[in-house]
Amino acid sequence: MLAVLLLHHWREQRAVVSWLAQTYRQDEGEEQDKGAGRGSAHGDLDELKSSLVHESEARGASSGSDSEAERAAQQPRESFQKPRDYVAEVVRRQHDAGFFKSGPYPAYPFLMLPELGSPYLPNGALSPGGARTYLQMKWPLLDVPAGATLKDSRSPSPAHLSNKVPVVQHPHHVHPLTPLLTYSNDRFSPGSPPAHLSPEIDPKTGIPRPPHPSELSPYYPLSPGAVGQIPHPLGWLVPQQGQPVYSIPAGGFRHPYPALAMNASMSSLMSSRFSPHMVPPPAHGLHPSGIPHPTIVSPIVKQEPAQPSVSPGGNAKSPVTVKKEEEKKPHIKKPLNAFMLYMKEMRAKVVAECTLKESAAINQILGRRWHSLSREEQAKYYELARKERQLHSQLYPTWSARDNYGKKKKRKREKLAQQQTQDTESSLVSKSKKPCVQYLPVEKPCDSPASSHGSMLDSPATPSAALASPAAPAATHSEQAQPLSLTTKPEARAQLALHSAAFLSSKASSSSSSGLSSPSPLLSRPIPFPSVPPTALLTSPPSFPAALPSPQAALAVLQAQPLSLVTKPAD
DNA sequence: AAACCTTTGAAGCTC
DNA sequence: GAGCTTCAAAGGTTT
Repeated sequence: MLAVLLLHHWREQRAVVSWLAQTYRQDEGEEQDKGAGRGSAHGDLDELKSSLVHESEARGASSGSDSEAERAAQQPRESFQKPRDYVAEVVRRQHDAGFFKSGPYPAYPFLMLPELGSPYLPNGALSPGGARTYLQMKWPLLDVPAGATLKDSRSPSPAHLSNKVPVVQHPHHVHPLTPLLTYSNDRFSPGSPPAHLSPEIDPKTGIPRPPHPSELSPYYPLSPGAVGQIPHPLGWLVPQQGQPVYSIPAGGFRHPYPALAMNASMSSLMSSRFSPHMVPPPAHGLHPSGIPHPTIVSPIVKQEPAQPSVSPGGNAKSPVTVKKEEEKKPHIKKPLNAFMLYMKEMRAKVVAECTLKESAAINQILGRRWHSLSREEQAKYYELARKERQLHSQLYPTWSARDNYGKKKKRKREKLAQQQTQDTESSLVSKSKKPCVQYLPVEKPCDSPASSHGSMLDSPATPSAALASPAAPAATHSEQAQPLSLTTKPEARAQLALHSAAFLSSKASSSSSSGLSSPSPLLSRPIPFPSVPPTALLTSPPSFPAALPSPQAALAVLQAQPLSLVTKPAD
């Protein structure tokens, strides 16, 4: 009985082997003249064939042996020193076998197009300098000198540094066409990409094909229902979560602003990004790109297509009507300032470095790191912010920050009003509105200012040179007028500064031997950039605070100037 | 569910 | 013009 079963099984396997061999011969016959390149696959097939025969023949002797498939799976594993090598090889083989018709990142179909200058290396890693290449790519209309953006290789590229983020997925390090590509939350979807998103392989034939310009529009995997969040044009600053700077609800797509005078590059960007609300949507619907400006956030009230657009010079309307119309106006957010841009870029990195997740704490760290940045690094963000404002103003000429003023309901107002009344009654010491929550323990490891991107603290030689640089003039008038930048929350600042002073003190003592100590957060006092008109940034180097002679002197200054008393005396 | 917290900077508002 | 307030992002926390 057993022999009969074995014989039957053997015959079945022979049939399988025969079929495989036939298939193989056919395949071989078809592609015989195609030359090499399939050795691996053929070898695998040979191996399988022989192993099947071998197994069937030997089955009688070793019925309990592992399956050949398992052994075959184990064999290569042993030949790789690292599991990831094995995985990579498996992926490669699968790719060679045609299992993967496209790259793993469906929304980056162009990553495989070398002629487009992708900053990514063939293995998916970001090429050196890629992080900075973004600038010239991301601001085609803003005449960012490429050289200026390519210089700084020190700045981190947070997302790909984060262990949470796949290397090639950083929106920061985007392809020049990223504005046309990444307006989707699905861009990091690990799932199979839509066939039309694969520029390499024809979904029908499986034959590699060149990208076609006509296929550009669908690069945004923006199905109407899938488009909820649109990444900011500075998407590279959105390191890991793929979160947009400005959220855009579905249905928020409008046509670009036609009245805006713009050059070609502006037009191209506009077509993909911007959609001012002041202009009624055209009858034909969306621009081919269908991409609105990220700063537009439709109000909660749904957009009604049939609703007539707001006529600026319309008839007098009742306050209720005006209010309704105002509510229906898409919410155009403020352009991000330099620090906000910096935060967006660095947040993920800080989060990765620390266990902290509270934004308040993260922001404290980022605030310190911001001050520890070198002038050049800050200048980069100021410039970005300036361009962002410029672009914003061009796109929304009628928009004003006033439009968003008072839109946010805040309990804080009541609190503040209440506290102010209390403040008038209480002394300065008891003036503290609330116990300053020190989210950030002073000695926390991640508390130290920027560490990996050339921060002043970590590069002792840099700060002195930077501060003593001729390009660093003495403190400006505005700086002198606002020496400690204590504007709104003196207590918190004071506490933070005092912690910084302690930090500085320890730093100074520890580095006194070298005589060249790093500036601490204490030195991160108001950098007079804000006082420099945006236009001035174009022509004149940024003005930075004058260097303090030494940390000790800085500490002395700090001690001599009780922070909360300097610019914000008690009412 | 919405505001708060926390940061810096830009802009609006008030006096 | 000085000084104050609001908002921009973020996400856990608080109300």
